[in-house]
Amino acid sequence: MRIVFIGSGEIGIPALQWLQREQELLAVVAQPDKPAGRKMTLTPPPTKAFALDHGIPVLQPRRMRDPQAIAELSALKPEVIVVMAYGQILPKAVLEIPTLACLNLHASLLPKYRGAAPIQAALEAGERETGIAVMWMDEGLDTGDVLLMQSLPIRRRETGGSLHDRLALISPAALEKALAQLAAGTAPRIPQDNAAATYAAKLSRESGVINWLASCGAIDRRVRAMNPWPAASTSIPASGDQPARKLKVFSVIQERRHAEGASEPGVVLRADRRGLLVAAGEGAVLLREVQLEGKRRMAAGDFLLGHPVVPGTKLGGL
RNA sequence: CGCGGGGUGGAGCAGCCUGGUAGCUCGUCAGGCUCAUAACCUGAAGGCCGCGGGUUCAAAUCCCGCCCCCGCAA
Repeated sequence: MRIVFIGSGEIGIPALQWLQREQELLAVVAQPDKPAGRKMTLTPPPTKAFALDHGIPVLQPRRMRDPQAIAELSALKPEVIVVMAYGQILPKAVLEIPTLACLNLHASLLPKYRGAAPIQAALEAGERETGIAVMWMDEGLDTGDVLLMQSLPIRRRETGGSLHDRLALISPAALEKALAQLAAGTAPRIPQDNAAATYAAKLSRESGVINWLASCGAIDRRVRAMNPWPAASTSIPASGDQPARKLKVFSVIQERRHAEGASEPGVVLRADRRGLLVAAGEGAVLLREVQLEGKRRMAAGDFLLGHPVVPGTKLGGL
């Protein structure tokens, strides 16, 4: 089929790769290059880099509403437009371009977790499974009718990164199935139950700040959801000539046994080679892998060798 | 010119400002102690102090250039 892929994020790469191999891929539409990295150099989105490597035409309109962008897209006469992690709302004029369908791949089991950060939201909520939804796009934010969904169990020690990667990998299969049904004329339109819908707002640094009043389970879920980005964080209070510093937390182990109220939440109960044991609102968590600002990521035991933290220190609250 | 921190035995750090014997915590190895241990004691090995140049009687330390890692920002 004649297909245009619209997407910017890394998560779309496997699906894009599959399209490039198995379909008539006409063009890739991606967000404009943006300054990124420490040098703030202009960096192309991953999908654009892929397209350039494979000689696929790339379109990078500033705004998808731009009449010229719409005209260029129309000229390609796609049968299907596939959208995944683009980062812009598509206007009605674009949705109407393809002759067969404008499909969106979304990384959640809709109607749950519509929006920008569905993977992390599902993890933090403690869901046991999530998946990829293929839907018929409409003008709303992830509100279109569902064509099919492919679920994926969430593993015990899953992180945002690992789940992101696994969802990316099952995307081609979901897309293949959807396109086959579309070609056969058997693709269903299953309306979403709007009453059951939830939204997953875009992540920011604050999303990762650890609330020590939460239970050890909730803290563990947040830490895993935010790993590797934006990463859960707390802070080491100032001591001596050292100012307070931010500490990213990449993995913790729940310690349910610690009696409630035994210590104020956020207080370090023990610090040894096993890591930092910190009191939570309920239970405690053992910080296993951390990163001090300016330093590299390391095992908490290693961190303590060079940055001793005395028990009783209260974390958080810069 | 976006802002900032850092590169020192295997790991994590101090020392640099105010040049002059390479330090701390841990690991490793050998021995000891203990019913036993991630415990304790004794001893040992292991470092072109990121790379290149400069200043100096003398550079981890001061000056210039480069490479790499990280935080902020995206």
